[in-house]
Formats: sequence, C-alpha cells, structure tokens
Amino acid sequence: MKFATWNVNSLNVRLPHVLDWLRDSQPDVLCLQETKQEDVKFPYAELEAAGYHAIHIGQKTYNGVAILSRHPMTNIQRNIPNFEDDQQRVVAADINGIRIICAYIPNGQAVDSDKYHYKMRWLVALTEWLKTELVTHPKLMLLGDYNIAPEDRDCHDPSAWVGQILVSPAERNAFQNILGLGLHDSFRLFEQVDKSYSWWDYRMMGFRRNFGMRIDHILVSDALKSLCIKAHIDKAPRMLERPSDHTPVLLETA
DNA sequence: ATGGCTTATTGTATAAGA
Repeated sequence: MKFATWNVNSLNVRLPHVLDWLRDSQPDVLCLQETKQEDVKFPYAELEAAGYHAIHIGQKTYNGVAILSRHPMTNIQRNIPNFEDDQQRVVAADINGIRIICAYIPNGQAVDSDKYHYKMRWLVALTEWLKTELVTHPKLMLLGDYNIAPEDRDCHDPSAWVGQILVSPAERNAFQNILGLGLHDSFRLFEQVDKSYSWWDYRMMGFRRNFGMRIDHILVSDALKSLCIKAHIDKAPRMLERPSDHTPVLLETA
C-alpha cells in the first residue's frame, strides 16, 4: 500500500493540486493538514469522483485535517480523547487493519510563548493517547505535519536555527518520546539523499535555494516496520504555480 | 534582517504560519 501526508495550506486553494496529485500518484491513503475550511465546504464530491472516501474535521481559517482513502474507513476518531482542544488537529481511522492517525501538531510560534507551551502540552496528550492506541492497534501509523525537525540533518542551517521552534531541545525530546513508544521514522529506514526536506519558506526563494526543513513525517509501529519497502519525498508539487509551502511525504508497504 | 511570502478574514490592515 502507498501512504502519504501533505500539509496543503488551504484545501480551497490547493484542491486542483491535490486532485492532480491523486491521479498521478495513486496513493491508497493521503492525510491532509491545514484544510482551513469548515466541513460544509469540504470537497467530498470531487474526492469521491476521484475514487477516494474522505473524513474531515475542520474549522474556518486555521487548522483542519482529513484522511482520504481508497479503502473503507472504520473506528473513526476526531481529536485526542480526553484533551480539551478547540483547534481541529487530529483525525484517525482503521484502514485495512492499520490504525491511521493524521495529525497537525501545533507550530509553537516562538520558544516559551503561550503557543509553544500549548504545543508541548499537546505533544504530551498525543503521546499518552498513542500509548493506549498501540495496545489495541499494534499496526499503527502516525502521519502528519509534526512541526519538528528531529535532527540537525533535517534543517538546512542548524547553526542559524539554534534555540528556535521546530528544532528546540524540548520539541526534539517530545519527538523522541513518541519514538520511544515503539515507533520509527519511516523516512530514515532507507538511504536518502542529503538535504532532504518537506517544507520551504515562501520567502527568500527558500525552495530554489533548498533552505528547507524536514518536519512532515510518517512514523510506523514495530509491527509495520518490517513491511516498509520505500520512503520518499515528492518535491514536484512544490514546483507548481501557487504551491503549498509543504510537499507530500510518502511511504510504501508490502 | 523577528522579515523578505501566502492564506484568510463581516478585510481595505491584521494574524498566523514555520
């Protein structure tokens, strides 16, 4: 099966890119972040016509996540259970016996800001929930925009980013805590070219100069690890007119 | 360089992203 995650930075704007990409790439499952639309505006009909079931949880202007799937989805969960949150950042479903969790982890804005502390609380709640999910779903995959570059090699200029969000020790530690549950960064299960990133700033010609960060990830549980056969980043959508600032990250399993 | 884009909004400037 082929899985992917993509922060589209407004599905309203990016729907043509998404439909083209689904047609060309034929993933079984595509997780979207930052749909930035209420559910009544979500393009269920267009996606159904393209061959995809969809589940979505959204809000106006900010956040919003969706799972698109060629296969039926059951056991649907919206938001992290037992975590008070007015932001729409998580949707999950069982697909072909695999627990698929799509997450848009908070950005954090600036280290030690209120939003940063929210990010850290949010990561704790996510980690606690994952721990219980893994008990009942040994085959689990967590796809999304983590807003964390796990290591220095995931940042175009580590020295310039010291002490910033996306790379701060506390954020990286939170990422390691998730791995500690028995999850694996699928991208790093395979040999990759240096300076591989999933996001580039719109400003300063970030993409052309490859000033990017690898902050979108697909983590897999122990039970899925041995089934992984390929992981890569598809930079093509980032080269289109009026692109998202993120590009799709993919994983293929046997 | 605290931004140089891009998105969205009961807009005509502001907030937020990363």
